[in-house]
Amino acid sequence: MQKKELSLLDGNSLLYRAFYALPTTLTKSDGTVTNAVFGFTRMLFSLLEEREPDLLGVAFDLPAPTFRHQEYEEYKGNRKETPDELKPQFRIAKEVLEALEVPIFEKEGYEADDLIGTLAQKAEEEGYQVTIVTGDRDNLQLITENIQVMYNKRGISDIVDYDLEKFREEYELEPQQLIDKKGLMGDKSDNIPGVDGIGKKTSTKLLKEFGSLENVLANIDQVGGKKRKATLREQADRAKLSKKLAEIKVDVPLEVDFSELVLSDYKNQQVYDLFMELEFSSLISQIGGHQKLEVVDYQLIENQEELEKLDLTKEVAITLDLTGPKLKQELAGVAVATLEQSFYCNLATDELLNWLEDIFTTKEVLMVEAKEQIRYLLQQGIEVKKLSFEPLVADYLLKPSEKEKEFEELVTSHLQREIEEVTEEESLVLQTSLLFDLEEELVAKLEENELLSLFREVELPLVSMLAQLELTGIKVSSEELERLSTKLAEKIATIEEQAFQLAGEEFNLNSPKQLGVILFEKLGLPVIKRTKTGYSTSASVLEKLEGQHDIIPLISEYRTYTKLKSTYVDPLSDYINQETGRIHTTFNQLVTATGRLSSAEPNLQNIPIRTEEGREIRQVFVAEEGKHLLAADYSQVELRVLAHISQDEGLKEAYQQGIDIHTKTASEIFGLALDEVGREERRKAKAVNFGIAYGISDWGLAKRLNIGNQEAKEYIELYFERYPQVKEYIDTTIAQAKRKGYVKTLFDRKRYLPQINSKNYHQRSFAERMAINTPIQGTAADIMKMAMIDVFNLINNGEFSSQILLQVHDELVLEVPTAELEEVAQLVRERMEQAVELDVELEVDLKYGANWNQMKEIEGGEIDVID
DNA sequence: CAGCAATGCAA
DNA sequence: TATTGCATTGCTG
Repeated sequence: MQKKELSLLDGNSLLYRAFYALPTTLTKSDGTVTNAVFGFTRMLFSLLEEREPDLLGVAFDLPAPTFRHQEYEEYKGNRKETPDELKPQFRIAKEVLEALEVPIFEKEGYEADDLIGTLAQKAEEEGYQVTIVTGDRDNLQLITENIQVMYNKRGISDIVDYDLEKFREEYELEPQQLIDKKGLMGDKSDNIPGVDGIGKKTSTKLLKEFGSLENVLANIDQVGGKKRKATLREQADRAKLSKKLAEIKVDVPLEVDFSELVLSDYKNQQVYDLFMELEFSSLISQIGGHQKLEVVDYQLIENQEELEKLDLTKEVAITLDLTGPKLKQELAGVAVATLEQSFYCNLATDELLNWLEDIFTTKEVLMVEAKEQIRYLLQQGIEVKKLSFEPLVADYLLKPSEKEKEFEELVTSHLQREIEEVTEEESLVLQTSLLFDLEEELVAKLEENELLSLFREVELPLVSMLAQLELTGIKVSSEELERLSTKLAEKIATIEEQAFQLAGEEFNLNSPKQLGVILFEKLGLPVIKRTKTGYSTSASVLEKLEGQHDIIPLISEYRTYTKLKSTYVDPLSDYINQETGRIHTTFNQLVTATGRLSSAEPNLQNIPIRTEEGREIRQVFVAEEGKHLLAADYSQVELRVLAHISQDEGLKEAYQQGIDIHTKTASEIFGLALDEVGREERRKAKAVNFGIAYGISDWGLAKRLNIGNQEAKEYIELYFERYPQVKEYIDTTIAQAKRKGYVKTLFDRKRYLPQINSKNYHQRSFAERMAINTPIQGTAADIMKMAMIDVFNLINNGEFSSQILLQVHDELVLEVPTAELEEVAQLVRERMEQAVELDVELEVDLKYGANWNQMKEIEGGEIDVID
């Protein structure tokens, strides 16, 4: 018969590991840090899944001094105190173990190690196979044929399994000799002294020769080296003491009945409740929700007659069973649900589409992952008249900082239920029918949080719009891409050659590590800044080294061109859809914490513009024959939003009088008349204006402007003097955030900031900056979303053939038939400027052109003369 | 091959 | 030790 397996965990060392492996931002909503408990529990669960032990126990240290401290006062004397954020987590971890019904071992005067050693040896005698799980290498001394150690090297998943063979291979010793080794070499982390001058290598050598510490000491004569002989004689007692300290006890007086360590069914209600309280939702799905869902009864519809006979309520939930990659999906079937009944229709695509067209024009529809499905429908020529609910979007509004969730997680967290593992068809039907329950629950929560109108009037309509944007895509000239790629390749090759020449050797210019060696070691340039892993070679560092060596400008140029080629030019070709000749990015509505959209695969929101070389990339984005690209961007929305929400007189006045805001700020800070403000003052003022919206610090501003801290500090102080209501806004917003735990945009979008009351300065400051920035950035995002909806409706209702292609935070890019350019341009401006009414006017600049690079201004817009 | 660090592009 | 993102290359385990 196979031996039963016992797993013994060292609770202390594992909690420490988990604490340092996971960010302390992992908290409950009330700010209680739970990172270590979470990591520990996850380690425990993966152990249970992978090893499936029959028995389980966890050992902890107790704060009381142990026999080791009595023997040697300095034992562990160099240990830092347990971090404040970790301390309370021991209690919580024990609560988790209690809920899981896992036995806990603690004994005054002994460390967790000793308990584990004793238990392991007893268990071995009784015929068990033992696995010790720990973050402490000392335990390796316990290894035998039947006892192995899973050593958590770092993080929470970097685990090395040591059995006898592996240990011998690595240490070239027997496990018990590890104690002798510690006796000789000591252990810094536990403040065990060992013998001076003996380290890893020597200790192994000596033990291989003499077998044990005692034998080494008994044969000091035979030890090589005069000095070493002397030290060993002198420090023999110290060595013996060190060995004693390092030896894990295996004779702790413990009464154990191993049968009591049998693992219970830990997937119980108590555990579920505790995990809910700790907000461990991902772990909840691992143990299964507390209420298993019955598989829904549903009717299978296999012919068109049955389908058409269906009598559905006004609100239906629908899930299209789509397979295949984006824009090439196929429809395998449709799951349909009303409050009372559910169906799965498995028919030919054409028949399904016919029916869907009718449904989507006459019903209000609940959908999950709606954007993907709507995009498919639009591709088939079907419009969605009313999307009435989408749970992922609702959940995002409630908790925008959390990572995007799966449908199953919503069911667990909002309905406290779990989806049974069933066939794909069944789960699709179940999912569809659950949309009604989720709607009830989530709409109530949105209502409570005053988020319902943002949900219904902004986010839901946006879903269909984004589907349309993605489907439309933007035309890209592959010839132009090709040309750019060749041009860049040539430049790069030349630069590379010159750089190698100057360096006197070939190396990988892309490797900051190799580059660092060349610059700072070989060429002896001064080190400006260091990173965690070595020298920094960032653009700002290179800028400071400019002039010191001819290779520096070459490296900067190399960086610029390879960046452009490898990030923008070359990858773009792969994204061109062969059928449409266009690039169809994915707009994500559920990513950012502030309410902005994001774009990926490819990211079309970070195409270069600031430098001429980069800007050329925009040339590849073109309008179709007979059309133009129209770019409409808000002029300084965020600062205008700041003017509105802070109600600052000076700021508002500037906008009301149409004064360039950076010039105005410059005149205030530098005490100049408006017409005396020069280029440099305006540049600095611009940085200050931006900085304010990001929750400025003097240090940050100094770095950005390459000026002294004192100077930066003065600018900030002067700014607040001249715009006092802005200062007031910042103070009251932070105070409010501390009181309520969240901040809101002008349109009630919410963001929780659990770290705002943290005792950790860095975390707290970071949360404070978020508190300042989120209402500004978020309100701007709200405005743009509303504007998009207005522009979209305008185009649809006005029977224009123009299309929105992209949104770049404060800019919309449209493709407009030349015939309607004038009219659409003016209407877009109007809609965007009137999207919301603020105390300062919104201003939109318009440009048009055959491509996204060379564009001409359309009258009226403010011309930014200087920058 | 996954995940992290360094770097850099946009608003 | 300025906000929000996405993506690249190098490098490590």
